[in-house]
Amino acid sequence: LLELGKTFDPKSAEEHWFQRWIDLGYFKADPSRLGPVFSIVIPPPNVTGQLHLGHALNVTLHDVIVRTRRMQGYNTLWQPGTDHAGIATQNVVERELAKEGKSRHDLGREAFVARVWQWRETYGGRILNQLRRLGASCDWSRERFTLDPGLSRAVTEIFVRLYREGLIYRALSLINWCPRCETALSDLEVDHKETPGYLWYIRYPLADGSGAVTVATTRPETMLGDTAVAVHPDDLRYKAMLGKKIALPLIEREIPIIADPDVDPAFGSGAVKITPGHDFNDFQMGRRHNLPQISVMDTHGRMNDEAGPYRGMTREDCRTRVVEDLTALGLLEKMEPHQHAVGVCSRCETVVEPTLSNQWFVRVKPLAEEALAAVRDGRTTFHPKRWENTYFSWMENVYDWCISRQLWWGHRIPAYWCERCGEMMVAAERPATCVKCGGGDLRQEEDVLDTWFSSALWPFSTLGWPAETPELERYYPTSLLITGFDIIFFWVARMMMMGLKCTGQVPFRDVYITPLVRDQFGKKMTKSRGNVVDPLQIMERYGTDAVRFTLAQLSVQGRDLILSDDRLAASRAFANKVWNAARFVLMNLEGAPQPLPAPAAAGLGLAERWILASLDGAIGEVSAAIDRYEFNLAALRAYSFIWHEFCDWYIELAKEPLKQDGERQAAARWVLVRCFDGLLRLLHPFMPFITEEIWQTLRPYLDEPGLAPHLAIAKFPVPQAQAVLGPDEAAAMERCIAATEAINSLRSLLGYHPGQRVEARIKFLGGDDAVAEFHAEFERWKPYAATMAKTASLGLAGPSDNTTGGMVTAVLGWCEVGVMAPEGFDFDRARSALRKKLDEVTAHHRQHQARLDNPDFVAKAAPEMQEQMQQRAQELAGQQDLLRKQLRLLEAS
RNA sequence: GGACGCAUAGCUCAGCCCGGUUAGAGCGCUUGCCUCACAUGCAAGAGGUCCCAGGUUCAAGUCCUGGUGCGUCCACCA
Repeated sequence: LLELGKTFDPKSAEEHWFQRWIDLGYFKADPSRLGPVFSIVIPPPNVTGQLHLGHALNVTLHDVIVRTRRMQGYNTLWQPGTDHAGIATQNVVERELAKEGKSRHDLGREAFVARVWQWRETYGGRILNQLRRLGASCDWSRERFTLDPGLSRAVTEIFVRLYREGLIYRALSLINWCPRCETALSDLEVDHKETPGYLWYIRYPLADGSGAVTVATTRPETMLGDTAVAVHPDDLRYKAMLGKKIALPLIEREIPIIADPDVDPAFGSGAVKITPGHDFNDFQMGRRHNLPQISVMDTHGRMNDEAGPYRGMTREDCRTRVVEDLTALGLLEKMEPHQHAVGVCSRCETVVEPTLSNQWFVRVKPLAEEALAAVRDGRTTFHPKRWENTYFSWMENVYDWCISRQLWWGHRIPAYWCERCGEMMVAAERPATCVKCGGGDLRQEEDVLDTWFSSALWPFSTLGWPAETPELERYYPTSLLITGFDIIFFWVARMMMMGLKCTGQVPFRDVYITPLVRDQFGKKMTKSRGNVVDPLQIMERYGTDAVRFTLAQLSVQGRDLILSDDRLAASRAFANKVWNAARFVLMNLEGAPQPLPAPAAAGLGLAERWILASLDGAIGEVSAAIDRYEFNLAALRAYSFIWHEFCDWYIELAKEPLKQDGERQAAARWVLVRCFDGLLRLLHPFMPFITEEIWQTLRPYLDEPGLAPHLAIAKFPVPQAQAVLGPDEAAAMERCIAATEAINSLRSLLGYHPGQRVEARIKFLGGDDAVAEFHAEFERWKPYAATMAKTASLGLAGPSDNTTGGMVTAVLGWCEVGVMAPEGFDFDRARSALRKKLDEVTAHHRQHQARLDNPDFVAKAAPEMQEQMQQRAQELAGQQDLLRKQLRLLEAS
């Protein structure tokens, strides 16, 4: 006989069961298996990643749905893996090298990349191990990495395809440049930070000496790259100057004054300096007017030869010097404090420099159209739905995506140049010779691709695309994507575009956007705030099951998630409750046959049928909630069934029959096991470890054809088709519970010790015709109420009996409940309780009556509603009368 | 500058889509209990102008409009 210890030991259970599940191959996906499919890909964490609460939440929700679907018999695939995370990983290894006093340039490209691979071999699995500790039931045999040969082939393939279709191109353009990372960035990798600065007003003299124009700028140092000054065409102040030249101070160059309607005459001086080489607006305007583009900085953000005397200075130093020099020349008119948003590198916070550079781009618009349509027509649906607006607004306004990065760690762009004739070739395989001149000396593009380029292919590249694998055939499109809103643009949108482009199908049918995890003060968890909670630590403290349950329980759609110790402790207490209920059940199975024979339906008492019906209700509601991705409701419903229905009521009611021998005992045992089995299966997706541990001890008693050896692959429960509990019986149990609660409330009011037995009486208030029926019903639940309310005697009062002889009473809608007062009881307490109740009832009665007296209500409200109100008002009036009567009696005594 | 979200008990949140029982839960608090599964527990109790102002309706925590407060995202106006 298996036994359960006094307390649950999460740690050993977690290690033990996870290993068993893996060893037995339960999480392995088999594309050849028939049946409905559920597939999902993990958002690949960065190889450099450390488990944080966002991951923990994400993985928990994945696992809840994956385990549910697996148990429901779906052919289930949860695809795991990691992302090579270009900049992040390269930075980590570069920092490591820096400690040795070296840079990546000391090693050279090949050796550096080898070093990063080495780092990845050593540390890259860490994050996945952490996910495993959470119980993630991925098919770990299918782990993928975005730089794996297979996935790299997919990257090359799609790159070449898009290039040939003209959707990828190479061009000299203004891009976001991080001078610290020394690479181009996409728009998305630039954060905008509100920064206090100045607006400098600089006087630009006209070349013919006939005056000057004052321009306002936040970046005086870029004047060295100015190629025009622009004013609004209708601005009378400047009309006469149009076409004239300006002698650009500090750097001897003449630039034109041009007119452009984009200039806002009301801002600054109404004249704006145009620097196409260092400003996105100016770049656009420069193109319209065919202005030259001058780059005045190098890749480190230092001034270059074009900056003349300022060559070699940093951007910041140059700004200071330029302002000083202008002041000295008397050309600085004034400076005003000015708040503006400065673009910074999302990786290192360095101020981004818009820079002219040769880069590779994806033409996004044509791809976006299909991706927009797919969500509009419902091929893919977001949950909650409102995130679709976010998706739409971004998709509708996309610019071309800069995909080249000047890094070493990543997918090297498959473009080759002929060293002899300069011809460029884009091809999946390195060409042997130049297609144009036949030269054999080819040089591959140095740049690598944006990490998100390969991430965009994840849902199908992991399944073997472009090969037509059984996996791709079976599991694509995937069923669901679970991720945070912060990467809707980075990842979700791009997967949609690439998925549709490459496969003609959406990559996933549903997208569930998780809430954002915050600390107990409601603040976003960030490293800089220092409020990051380490999930591994709380898993140590509360147990993984409790952490998972808490996260699921707090996953409300469309809201942030605030994790608090209180909630975690409550979940741990819940795990403990389940554990102890299991101990109770097992303890009472001693000597029972294995498996337990099912009792005859007639052998089941009211309580047995009631709890079985409740279980079915809970099963239905939990399943439905999971189907709707309402994880919080699913968790809460399971919780309330287990604690408040099964433990609070059925376990207590089972104690008596369990003490008997024979049929009643056998029936109670069977019901206990059946319910427990059902609730463990229901709870397993949320709390896999404790449920498996308990289920193993229960398993020998189960009688099910083809019973699974482990809960992880057991069948998810479904409600029984035939109702086991009639509506009259359900109502009977409701009355039993209500009467019990009323008696307990009176016990407490009367100051009885919890263990003390009391005299109690119930007086039915229904009509005379219903009395006999009620008496029959009462006989059925009387023992339950007697047990739960610890009565010495529980009787019925006749219609004319006065319940109040020495008793204190409470009034329910359908009955009066009386409990004998102990000797020397101070009736003042009872009187004030009665008065309070009377006040409440009176207030409500008045509300109802007012409504009934309203002629509009009578004229317009639905007849059923009126009848309902009528009834309720009558009931309340009746209660009022009784309460008044009792109050009088009490006052008399 | 646009857009979105949230506001219900001391705290953290359900309920609102689809208007109608005396608005719920967990934690915390108060009172009494180590009652033979569980003190990580049991029983009882206190605690709520459902942010404000209008509107729609016979009826509003629930629907609409405006406001306030908090939070978030997007944005190449110097």
